[in-house]
Amino acid sequence: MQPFDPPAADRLVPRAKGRPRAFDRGAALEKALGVFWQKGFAPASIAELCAAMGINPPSLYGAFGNKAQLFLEAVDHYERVFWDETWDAMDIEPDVHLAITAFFAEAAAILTTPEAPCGCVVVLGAINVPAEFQSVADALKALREEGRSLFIARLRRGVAERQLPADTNLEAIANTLHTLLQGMSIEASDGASRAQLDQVAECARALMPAPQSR
Amino acid sequence: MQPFDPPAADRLVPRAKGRPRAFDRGAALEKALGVFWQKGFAPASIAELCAAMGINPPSLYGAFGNKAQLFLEAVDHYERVFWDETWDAMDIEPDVHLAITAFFAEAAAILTTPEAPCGCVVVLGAINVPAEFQSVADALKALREEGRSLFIARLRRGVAERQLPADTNLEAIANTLHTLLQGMSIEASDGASRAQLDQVAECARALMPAPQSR
DNA sequence: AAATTATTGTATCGTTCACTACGTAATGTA
DNA sequence: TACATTACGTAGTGAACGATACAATAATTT
Repeated sequence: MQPFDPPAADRLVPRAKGRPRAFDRGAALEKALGVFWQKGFAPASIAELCAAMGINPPSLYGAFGNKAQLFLEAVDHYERVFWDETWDAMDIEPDVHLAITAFFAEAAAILTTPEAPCGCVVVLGAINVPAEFQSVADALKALREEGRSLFIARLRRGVAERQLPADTNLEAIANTLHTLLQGMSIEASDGASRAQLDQVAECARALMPAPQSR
Repeated sequence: MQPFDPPAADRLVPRAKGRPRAFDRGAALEKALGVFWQKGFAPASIAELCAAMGINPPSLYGAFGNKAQLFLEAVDHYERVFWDETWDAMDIEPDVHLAITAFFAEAAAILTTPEAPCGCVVVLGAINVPAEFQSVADALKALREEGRSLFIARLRRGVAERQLPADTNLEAIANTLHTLLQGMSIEASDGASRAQLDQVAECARALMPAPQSR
């Protein structure tokens, strides 16, 4: 996990005009993430968010805009802290089989982290949102699409580097890996244990074609 | 799909006391299912349900109890109409590999049905429900658990009938198939095409161990 | 015919929702 | 010191939510 990195405006500008903010914006954002993570976007009320963040509604709206923007900023923070390193590692690992294996092992750990063992907020956070917040659902759908693209790119490289057969159906396998990853979030929110998701991660390896014979 | 089978009280009792119901209870239930299916439990408001069902709130509550009971009855109807046959076929097919293959092919079709190509209402319908409706989430979680059990039972039979290696890790593979199935619902609600889910279904076969050599 | 029972449509009920108006407090700037 | 600017806490806003009270209506039962 990466340390929290507040927006530049929070530390670079020595002093702002007007009354200074009385709460830690980054800490409040993390508290909000905790609420969104465990309850999802719609059931997380402004009142509950404010209670967790230790502030009142006007402070929330002043610092984060509105509920949708707060949610998206919390999700962005979540991705950077919990997933960026894992996705990067998949690209750094030279062997595609090891890369995918390691990714799913780490995913099982993230999805069942003691902090919030309830799946991925990108996958589950904006399911069943009211129509007025459709933009939130669209934004998270776009984030999920990025995950699929990363799988495709990594498998394509595996083929290019002769670690996968030339006739590998890239999209099909990438889609399946992506589908499995999203299913793991539902399992986690249903209370699946770390060991249970580890089993699934182990099985994910079977989706990869055997290394190309020389 | 099976034809709609109304509760016995609707057809066996020739006449009930009091003013007779002025609408078709089964047809109204199917309309409600359509709304719940596309929007999920929480975003489907009583007002919208009533509009789709062609009735007023008092009729809804008189016939179905409350929103939670209406939803659970609609889900039960959904399962019977869309999934019972598919699960049964998995048990009827003698070969476990063919059984799993056929199941996932049919699942891809159901999840992208033109009627509501938005995934499985058992998987997605009760995600992110407010705490006051926790019982609804619990009920659907139990239904999902049944799916996992059916996979386990089918694979266990496959081992007993010597179609799978004796050392097959039943639970791990069944969990993974179940996880993949649930991920397919998210893909479908994200707009995945039938062809895309067919690819995933095809890849699911790779999760099964090769038939035991004699 | 009178009584009983259940369903109907209208018009709400109280609660919770996301969000904000407003006056006050705390800073930098002139 | 006066002013501009921003954040604060209190106390609400209108709207939407799930669920109902009520009187009228239509059926069976006595």
